[in-house]
Amino acid sequence: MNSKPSKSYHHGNLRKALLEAAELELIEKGVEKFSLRGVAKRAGVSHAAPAPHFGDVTGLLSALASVSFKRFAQAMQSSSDAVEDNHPEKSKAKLVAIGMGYIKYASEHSDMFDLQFSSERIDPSKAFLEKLSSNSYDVLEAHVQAVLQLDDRKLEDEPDAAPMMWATTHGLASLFARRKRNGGPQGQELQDAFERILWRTANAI
Amino acid sequence: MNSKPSKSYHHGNLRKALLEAAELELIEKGVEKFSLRGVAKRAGVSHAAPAPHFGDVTGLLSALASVSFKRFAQAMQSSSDAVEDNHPEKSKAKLVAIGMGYIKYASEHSDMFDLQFSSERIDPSKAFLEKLSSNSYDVLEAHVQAVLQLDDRKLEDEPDAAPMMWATTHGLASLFARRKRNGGPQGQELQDAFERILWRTANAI
DNA sequence: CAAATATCTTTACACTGTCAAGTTAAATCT
DNA sequence: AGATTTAACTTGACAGTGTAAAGATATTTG
Repeated sequence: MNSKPSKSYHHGNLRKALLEAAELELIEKGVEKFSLRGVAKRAGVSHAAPAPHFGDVTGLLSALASVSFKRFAQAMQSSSDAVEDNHPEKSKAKLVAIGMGYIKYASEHSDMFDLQFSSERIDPSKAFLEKLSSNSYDVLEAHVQAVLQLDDRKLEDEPDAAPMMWATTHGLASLFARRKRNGGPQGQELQDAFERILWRTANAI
Repeated sequence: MNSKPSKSYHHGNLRKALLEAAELELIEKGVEKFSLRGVAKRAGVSHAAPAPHFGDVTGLLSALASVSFKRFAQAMQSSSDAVEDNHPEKSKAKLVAIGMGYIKYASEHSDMFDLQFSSERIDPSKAFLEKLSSNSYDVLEAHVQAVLQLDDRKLEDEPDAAPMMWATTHGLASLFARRKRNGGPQGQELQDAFERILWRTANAI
């Protein structure tokens, strides 16, 4: 009757609880001061309880990074979907929206974003992370392809287009995330500037 | 007579020795597993010896990051200087060279690069780091200015130009540094692609 | 209902950064 | 120059970390 694959147990569903506790720990302490024992304490279990579920701290953080990757791809996708169908430059607008979703996620969830892209405490070579990472890239690449098709070009003809768009977007996102971490300015003007830059880049591919 | 501000002492010049040991430690262990006691051991001193010179581990790593920032700006500058004076598109070629120097540094010294830009173990709000960081940016901005002047434009007229160039460059550099960390491909073709992308971006500002 | 298995706790260990109190050498001051 | 202050370094201690091993407990399996 209980159709969901419940790991029911002493605790009920510790794996999920640990992931939620880990996210809180990450937000409050940052990647560097993130502590496995702190997570266990938040979840109300002993410090060695996470081991059966995640192995070591890298395993837990990698699992958390995969949660983040899914939300990240989702954020890009829904940002793209929010572009109206009758937009005069629909394809490019969608590509820019992808970029803005990318940047918005980096700024609103800078800790999760940093965990994904620049933490040594995860293992990016884990298969599920490589898969999710390339999935995220594919979202952007698909939109680049749509833009190229406006001029009857293909991805194979323009192998630099998607990396260029990605690099600019990622650079802006890193810049924004760092700004936020260091308490720098992050107002609407900055967002507008980023959008203009993305437009320029979309027009240059 | 001894004109240099020698901190001569028991050890001779422990501050310098610690910085060199710290760089080795960083390269071998990575930012995350970098250990203050490991550095002290390398330098042949007790584990608390670094304290008088650097305070805590953040102080030592911040000092190391400032060493890296200086080399980084130097690498960009000399990469720009290597462009011949009679180059047909000298200004743009220099700007691209700046970017390639940026990327080359990130790829050849990925640990130091990551330390500068994405480690929580340094304190980027330290005055000397903010200074060096903005100095590095100024090198790039100055070259953007030179490119804009080709069309009688000014930095104030094009406030997005320098951030755009920086974002693309930084995005490519992060991508490259990560590739290297994860053992991905990093051949000449990739370098060529990056250079083409930088040219496109330089032409789009 | 017994046996096996997976989850969780407890205990232990090596390691970390940092603080406080000594020790030693260099610099400063009459 | 000799005493005193100051700075560099050592030693010892402490709380905290991750992880491995062994024991307890409940769930699943046979």
